[in-house]
Amino acid sequence: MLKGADEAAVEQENSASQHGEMTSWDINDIKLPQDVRQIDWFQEWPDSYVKHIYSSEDKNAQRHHSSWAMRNTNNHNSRILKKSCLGVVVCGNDCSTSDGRKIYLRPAICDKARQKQQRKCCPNCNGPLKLLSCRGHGGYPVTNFWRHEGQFIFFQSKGAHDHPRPETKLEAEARRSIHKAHTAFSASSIRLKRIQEIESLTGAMPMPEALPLLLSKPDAYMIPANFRGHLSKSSQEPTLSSCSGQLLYPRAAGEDEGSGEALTWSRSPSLGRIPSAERLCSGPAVPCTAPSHQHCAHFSTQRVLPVTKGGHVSFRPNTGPLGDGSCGEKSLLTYSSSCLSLPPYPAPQSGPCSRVSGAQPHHQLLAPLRGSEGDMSEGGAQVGLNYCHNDMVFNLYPLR
DNA sequence: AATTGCGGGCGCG
DNA sequence: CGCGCCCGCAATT
Repeated sequence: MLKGADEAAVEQENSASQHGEMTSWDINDIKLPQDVRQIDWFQEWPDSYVKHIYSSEDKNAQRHHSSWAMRNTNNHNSRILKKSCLGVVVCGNDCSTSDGRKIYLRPAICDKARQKQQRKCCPNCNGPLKLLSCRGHGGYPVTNFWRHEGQFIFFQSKGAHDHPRPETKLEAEARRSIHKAHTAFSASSIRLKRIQEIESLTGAMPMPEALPLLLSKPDAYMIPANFRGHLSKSSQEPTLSSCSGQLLYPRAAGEDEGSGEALTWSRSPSLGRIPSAERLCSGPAVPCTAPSHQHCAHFSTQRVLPVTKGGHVSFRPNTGPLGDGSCGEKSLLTYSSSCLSLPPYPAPQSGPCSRVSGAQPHHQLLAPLRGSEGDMSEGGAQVGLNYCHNDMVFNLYPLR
């Protein structure tokens, strides 16, 4: 990443966790700070040498998620989980999609799957794929460290990614399922004719895989973060942002919410493109790049914890839909589904984002998409989520 | 079929 | 000793 931006990024990120008190801890310290007053909102794209303190209730933190493709690394230390970056898979021909975007696929985490992946072809031009390794940490991959300590999860990142962002996990999954759907479709006897018909009607027809995915422009990871942040925090990256909001405190919601938060995001090092599935759920594909979307963005990078006398953090599991550690997923899903089941609105501002933000102070209150796969039994929500999924699968072409 | 975490083991500086 | 990395295993998803 760029130097200047980098430094700003570091500064800003640090301020997220530091804010006066703890700047000084290192993941390897024997004792980590106990008097944490501010915990951070989950960061999907941690970059540079940043540290974050998450709530131990934060699902994404619990799962050690990242939108970077991080694989487990054995550091022979069971107390500190270490992961290293796999980089990004690009097109060997350096092709661009019709709208000028580059191919930035998410490297498979599993070695075997990754090897298989590299034998596949570019979804856009059918050329060879190439794995762009991460060398952002002294020539070696960026490393992330996770450590659970009491009611917090400490995160530390070492190195600055020297490559574009890959698809998020959800994007990759969405692409896979779309691909699957497509191949299934292709398998039917009618299909060839159909496709040809469609092609002749629409002119050039992109590979189905090319749709969701790679909407990254060459400079994609330079787009203002608030934009991305907003979107991913809202509808699309439920997996990553999902339950983070459960510990939301009124104060954080009220104060950190507004312009200040937006500012925080805009200065955030998180730069990137917009998760595709998000687009799929929130409206017509392209609009995500619409500037107006930025207004939807207001995410807090951190949460201010009510600290009781003695510096003890009262971790009252928030009331409301987010309640207990179980994440109040059902309720969340209600929001999620209301978001996801919305018909694609042409007007971004009135789309799922604002609707959701209207219902809840933070987009992170949204439930994980995965909820639709598993722990979901509420009919309504299920329907909503399925709707979304179907929407994704079947409305893709129209979107183009 | 992939992801995730764990841990043994090896080589390097 | 720290680090990067390979490998296989097991539990989940």
